[in-house]
Amino acid sequence: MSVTMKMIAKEIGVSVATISHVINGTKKVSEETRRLVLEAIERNNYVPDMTAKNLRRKKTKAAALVISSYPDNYVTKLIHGVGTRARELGYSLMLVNTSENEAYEMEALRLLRANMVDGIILSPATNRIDYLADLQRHLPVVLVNRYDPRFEDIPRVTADDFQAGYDATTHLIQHGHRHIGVIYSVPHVTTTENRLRGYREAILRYGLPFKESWIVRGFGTTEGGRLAVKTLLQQSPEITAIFVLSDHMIIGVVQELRDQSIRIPDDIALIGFGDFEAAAIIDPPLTNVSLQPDTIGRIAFDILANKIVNPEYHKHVSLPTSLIIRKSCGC
Amino acid sequence: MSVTMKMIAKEIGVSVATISHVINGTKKVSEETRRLVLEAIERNNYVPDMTAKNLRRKKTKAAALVISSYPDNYVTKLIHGVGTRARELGYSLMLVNTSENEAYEMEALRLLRANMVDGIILSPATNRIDYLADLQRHLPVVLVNRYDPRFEDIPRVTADDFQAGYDATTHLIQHGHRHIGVIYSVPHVTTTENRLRGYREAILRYGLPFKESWIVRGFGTTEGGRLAVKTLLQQSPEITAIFVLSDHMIIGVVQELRDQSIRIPDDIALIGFGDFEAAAIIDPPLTNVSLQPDTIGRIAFDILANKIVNPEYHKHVSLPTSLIIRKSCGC
DNA sequence: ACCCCTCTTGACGGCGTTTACAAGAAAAAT
DNA sequence: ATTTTTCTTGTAAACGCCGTCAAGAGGGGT
Repeated sequence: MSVTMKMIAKEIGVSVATISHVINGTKKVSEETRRLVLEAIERNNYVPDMTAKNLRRKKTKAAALVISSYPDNYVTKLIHGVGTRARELGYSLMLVNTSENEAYEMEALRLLRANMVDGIILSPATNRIDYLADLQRHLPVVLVNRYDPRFEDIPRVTADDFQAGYDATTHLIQHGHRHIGVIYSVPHVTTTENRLRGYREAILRYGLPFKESWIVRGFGTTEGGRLAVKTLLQQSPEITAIFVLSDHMIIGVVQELRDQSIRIPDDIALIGFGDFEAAAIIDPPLTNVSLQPDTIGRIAFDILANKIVNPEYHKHVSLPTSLIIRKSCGC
Repeated sequence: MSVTMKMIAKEIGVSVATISHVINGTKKVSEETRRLVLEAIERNNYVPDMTAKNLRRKKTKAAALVISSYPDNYVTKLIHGVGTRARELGYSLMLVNTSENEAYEMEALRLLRANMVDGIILSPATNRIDYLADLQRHLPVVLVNRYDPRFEDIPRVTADDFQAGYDATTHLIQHGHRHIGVIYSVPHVTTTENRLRGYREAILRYGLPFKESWIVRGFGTTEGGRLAVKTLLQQSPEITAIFVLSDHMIIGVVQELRDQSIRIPDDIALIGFGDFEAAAIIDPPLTNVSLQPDTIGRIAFDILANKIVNPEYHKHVSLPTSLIIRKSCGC
């Protein structure tokens, strides 16, 4: 079928070793044989078999990006950042989406452990990532966004979720809101938890009241956003502002408020989370927390690449977030 | 480092062949040795080396998705569709983004040819995909969206771009528009060309005038959208409706029109292209053509999977599009 | 003793990479 | 001029790990 090194070797009467050396520049080869080899390669359209190469080298020059959440704007840009940096550094990228499903995640990681890739960038489905300790012994891992606080020695790149939650809440408080609701989607992950911590901290700092029922969980889709805000307003009509932690949900939230003729921001102020070009032209333009997912992706891959070369390499990066103030928060 | 089959074999005193048979179920193994083997595998946390397996089997159970465009909503959903179906069928997915860069694309495909994957789903950077004929002889290829009309024997899955362009334009015409502009971003690809053909066909059908200057190319970003619409309105102020072929651009178009205090749809009607949840809550809600990228992805992978098993397999799929009428087109 | 099953095995193959070594030429030393 | 040393260039063979196949071993039945 496909042409192999051996065939090239036979054709021009040199050994396979020589060909390998020409290709990889691992040894000096005379200009003449070199030319001979290159011509034969060109003529036969020869491409060295990656699989064989990988087997021998024990390297694949590939990395995996394992993502759990449904691809919203955030994830898309993360993928783009990782992918771009991977290509720049000569790596291929394997993409695994586990749909917030732990079983899939385990399966995927098990597969990846089998020398399929040189390293993994992981955004886990849950906080309790016990298997990480083991996995990490076999393969460099870098976490993005979500992590397990018990494993401090696994590199990670995150947005400063605590600060983001704190800033957004503070902003609302400073504009007179006293009863601020939160809608989130994925429980038991550090992203959500840290943002909520920031939210609570801000409330505490300003000595404001707080009720558990102001925090509502919903399914992370447009429809989930609708339902969540409906629930929230029913059980806590005192709410005057809502902080929505998910990209997709905020669309549903806006739709539902509009359907109920609740004005934004006059009746309910809104702050969203995530990166989202369209936010600027929504009615009203959406105030939201920007997270730089592209940059997170790039940095994560850089760290991974370093760790592949030097397993001792270790680094935590927490990127600043910024509150992009538009109209939906009423200021 | 990592534990191999040989080590397991030695540990429990069976041959590697037996272990292989247990793992792959290729031959009957007595219940007792079977248990013995499985226990040893479990105990040692053994995972068969994929690379070696791939080399031997001449299969990788992986496919590549090579995309050229910047990840907008459309691409994101396409990736999701392909990825989901891939996992369902037991394949890993390699993602390559070539950023509309032909050189990257060539390089990536060359790499992929080296037995890295069993097949490729490709959305090429350009129409002129001469190398495809050759590539296809080595590896199953399925095209999505974009294709080369000269190669009818390469399977492809596309949206019915012609019909989409025709429908959108017709809709505008039926609502009284006589001077309809188009903003597109990527030239020389069938998607753009077919949509434009549909646009022209509709104009022709209704016996309307047509000027080349109504069709404007812009860079496929938000900023590109701004510039394009500015140019378009300057050189052709008679325009009363615009049909925007790119996801990202339409955001810029809306922004620019708003900045210039041009009302949508009263002064300029707008129809967008692509899938885009936020469209519903933009001011005004955006009428747009929906393309089902998720479905395109799934089908493309199905076809690829079939073609991997049976290289003769061949199929073209053209999916219907639908015009989702909201407010921006003025009806 | 022979045949027939069932289970297990040893050895080979797949395709590059790498290492240790050989052969020949050139340079240096005698 | 001859021997020794040093390079240069090229090679054969081992290696990585698993899958497969033909053949062997062991057990039971007749």
